[in-house]
Amino acid sequence: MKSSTKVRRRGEALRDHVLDVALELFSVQGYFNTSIHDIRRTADVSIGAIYHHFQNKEALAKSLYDRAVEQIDNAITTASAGHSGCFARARAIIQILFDLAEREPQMMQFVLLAQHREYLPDEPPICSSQPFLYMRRVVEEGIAAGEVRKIEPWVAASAMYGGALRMMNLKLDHALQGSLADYLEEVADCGWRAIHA
Amino acid sequence: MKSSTKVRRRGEALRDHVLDVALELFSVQGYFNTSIHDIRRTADVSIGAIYHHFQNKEALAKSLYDRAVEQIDNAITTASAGHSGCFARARAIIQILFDLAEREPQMMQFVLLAQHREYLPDEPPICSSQPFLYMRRVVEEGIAAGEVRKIEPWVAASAMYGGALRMMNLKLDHALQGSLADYLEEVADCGWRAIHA
DNA sequence: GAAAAACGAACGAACGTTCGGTATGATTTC
DNA sequence: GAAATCATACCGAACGTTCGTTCGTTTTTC
Repeated sequence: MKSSTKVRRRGEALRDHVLDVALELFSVQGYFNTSIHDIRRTADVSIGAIYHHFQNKEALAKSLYDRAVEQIDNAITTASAGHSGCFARARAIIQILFDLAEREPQMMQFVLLAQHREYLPDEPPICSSQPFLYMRRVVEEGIAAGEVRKIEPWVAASAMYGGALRMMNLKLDHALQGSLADYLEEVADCGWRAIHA
Repeated sequence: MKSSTKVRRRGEALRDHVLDVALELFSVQGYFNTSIHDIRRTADVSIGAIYHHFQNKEALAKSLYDRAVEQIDNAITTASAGHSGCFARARAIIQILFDLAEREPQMMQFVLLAQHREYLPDEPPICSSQPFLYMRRVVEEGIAAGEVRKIEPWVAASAMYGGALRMMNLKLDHALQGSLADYLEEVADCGWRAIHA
């Protein structure tokens, strides 16, 4: 009987626990299909504790979103820092994204697949968030360095990463069997063939 | 005073009008942010009329979804029918998709960006619907014909169309200025470079 | 013993849906 | 061809439920 051991969480630990539970529920059944009372029950905390840490439901989702975007951003910049050249850096980014999609599918589903505008009306679209800006900059620097053909930067970035993002969508939608890691080389290669000089 | 002319819709015309209004509202503010009462008010019909034509809110969304997927499917098969060879057919598909994204942004937003699983729980993911199956088959036939390199079909399809789908996302999220049509050649070319033999 | 954190019953608003009724137009009856 | 009949389409007040949130109280911490 594992549930008999009562974990008494307080302060920051309770707050983090609520965020974890919320991510779990949001990613499985969606924001609007998840009530505060659902979160309260699953997290085994009180309504009051939730509202002590978050102003309202939307603010809770915003905290979750910020935490996830920051995690992706850190992973991407760290991964690409150890490489030079457009291809090596882009490949490292795709690798870390594939890795995150398998290790933290709920977080990636929440960030990549959810339509945040429906419940975070003031949030800009995900494609203009830090991680995506950084990814595009890698390609733009490749163009400037002459490694990448002179094409419209938006087109180049979409071509370089579009296949990889699509594969992640397929994986997160369970349309794709097997591990994303198995496809990494082919996917990165395809992206590079599309844009290299 | 345009609203003084009362349009009296009945039967099929009323049903279609409700679907049009629902698409408008769903695509702008989302399924869960749109109430039946919102649709009633905007469409200027009665609650009873809506429930006469649709079993419930979910069935309404399902009708809308089916109508949209069928429209895309027709467009794609028609467009590619006039061409032979993997590249020409894939390019024609991308062209018609870009065209639809500009002519019917609400419909494309509803189909491509919305998370249907949240309100159509029994619906398979969009990536396994007819249009996407057809798109992948075009690439698979390209592999069989030796036009396309021998790579994993999922990877090949993602590489061929991933950039285009990404550009459509950017456009529908208003991150991209200008017309999609302007990018057609570069996008199709990038996709083809990624996979051609 | 004061401040911060957690608690949970209770509230009002909004939602999807129901259902008894009315309007409409085609079909049948005389 | 007028009246009666009938099925279908439409109407909208009302209902029960669920939701996000509030707030007075209790517990914990230092």
